[in-house]
Amino acid sequence: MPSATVENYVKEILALSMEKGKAQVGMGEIARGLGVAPGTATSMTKTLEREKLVQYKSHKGVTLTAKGRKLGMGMLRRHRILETFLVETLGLDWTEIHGEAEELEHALSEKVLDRLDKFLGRPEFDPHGDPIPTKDGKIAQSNMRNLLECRRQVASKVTLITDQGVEFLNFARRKGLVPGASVEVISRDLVSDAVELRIGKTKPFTIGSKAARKILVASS
Amino acid sequence: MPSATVENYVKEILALSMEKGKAQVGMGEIARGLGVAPGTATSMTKTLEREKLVQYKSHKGVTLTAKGRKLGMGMLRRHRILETFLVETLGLDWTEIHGEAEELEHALSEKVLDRLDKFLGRPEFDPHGDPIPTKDGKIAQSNMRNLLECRRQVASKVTLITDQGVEFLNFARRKGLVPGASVEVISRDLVSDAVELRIGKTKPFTIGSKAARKILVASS
DNA sequence: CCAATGATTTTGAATAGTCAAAATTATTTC
DNA sequence: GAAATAATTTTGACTATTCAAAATCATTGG
Repeated sequence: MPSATVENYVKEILALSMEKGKAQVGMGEIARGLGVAPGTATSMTKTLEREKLVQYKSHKGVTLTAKGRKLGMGMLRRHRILETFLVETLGLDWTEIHGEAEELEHALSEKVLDRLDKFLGRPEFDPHGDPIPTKDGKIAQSNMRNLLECRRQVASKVTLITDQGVEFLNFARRKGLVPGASVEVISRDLVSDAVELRIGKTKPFTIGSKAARKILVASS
Repeated sequence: MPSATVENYVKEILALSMEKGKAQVGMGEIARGLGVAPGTATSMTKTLEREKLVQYKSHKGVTLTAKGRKLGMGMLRRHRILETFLVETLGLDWTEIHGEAEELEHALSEKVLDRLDKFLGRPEFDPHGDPIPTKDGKIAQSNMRNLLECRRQVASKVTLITDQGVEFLNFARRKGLVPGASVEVISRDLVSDAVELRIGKTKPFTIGSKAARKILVASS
């Protein structure tokens, strides 16, 4: 069994490589991402290599092996299923679930994970709208971004509303945020928690980040 | 935050002291219970003392402080709520849940624990029939034992059937295992998984350990 | 092409938890 | 009450993970 630390390193490397679209990840990024000193990342990386989870090129960076990618995807799956459970079943707010899932994901057996998945009805997306990897480590490579992550000043097409509640769906329809609609993010301000939008050529309006996160748009 | 290791030691000390009915617990018992060398128990005990979780008398043993007892009860609560969840909600078998709960209990925040408790309808007993401590660390000091734990060759009164399913309750009624009945465990054989019983002065019969565990009797 | 800057690696040390085996202390038994 | 036995404590060592700071390597602007 890999230790929780090993799992976290692999998860971070996977996340960074997906984020960048490049397989190779540098020590600095890992260290920053995990909140650890650079030297620690280097030495831990060597441990990962010994366990054949990554391939390491000194002064270049690390790349996950097939085994590493599998472990990483497994962690992502655990994490997202847990987040879904925390929100859907226990009614926690999506702002507070990340840290909780972070702890629990290392303590969850394969069996309990599968039962949880079944109990939740084999969800495809977590509460943030991120796709949940399948058991064999494949991720539905949806090129969707939510309105907090997508490019600004460029029109995109609404593709998915992740909050299926009546209330939110009604709100979205009133605003014209329906699948197929053309939407452009004009500006985002994290302090005031506001996202300014325009549907097609209509008058701009503002919604909160909580709502913006639930609207996914296509982004090539 | 106490480490998972600290939590396990405190839990073990609490379990042993309750089991024996004596507050003070020896190093050997702890070491055996936790599957660790005796010297390890001694040194860890000193760590617990530094954190004011136990009071340690060299060559005598340890006693939990109020703080230690509170932590221990908290762990017992976590453990039993988790077991209840694993059985009631995810449908795992009670034979496989102990180890699972053992892992998860260290990763569960106070908040998630409370939500889980609420979701389960604030249960008072776990699937084994053990009482779940309240949030302030009080345990319903029921002097109940199940038929696997109670003294043999002595008549006791049936007080609780922990499996509330129709099927099991019908089975129990047919056998005369109803609250108030006088029952005596004649013999127990773990290999054949059999428990031989007699109700009052009637003819003895045999039931399996799974069933025996669901029947609680008063035991002073 | 070479000095400055930034990233990475090495080194030496710390902490938590563990073990085996030797030393010590308690408890029984006669 | 002394010898035998059992339990406990001490000692020295090991692993995993971490840090700070020094040393080294890589890149890039002039």
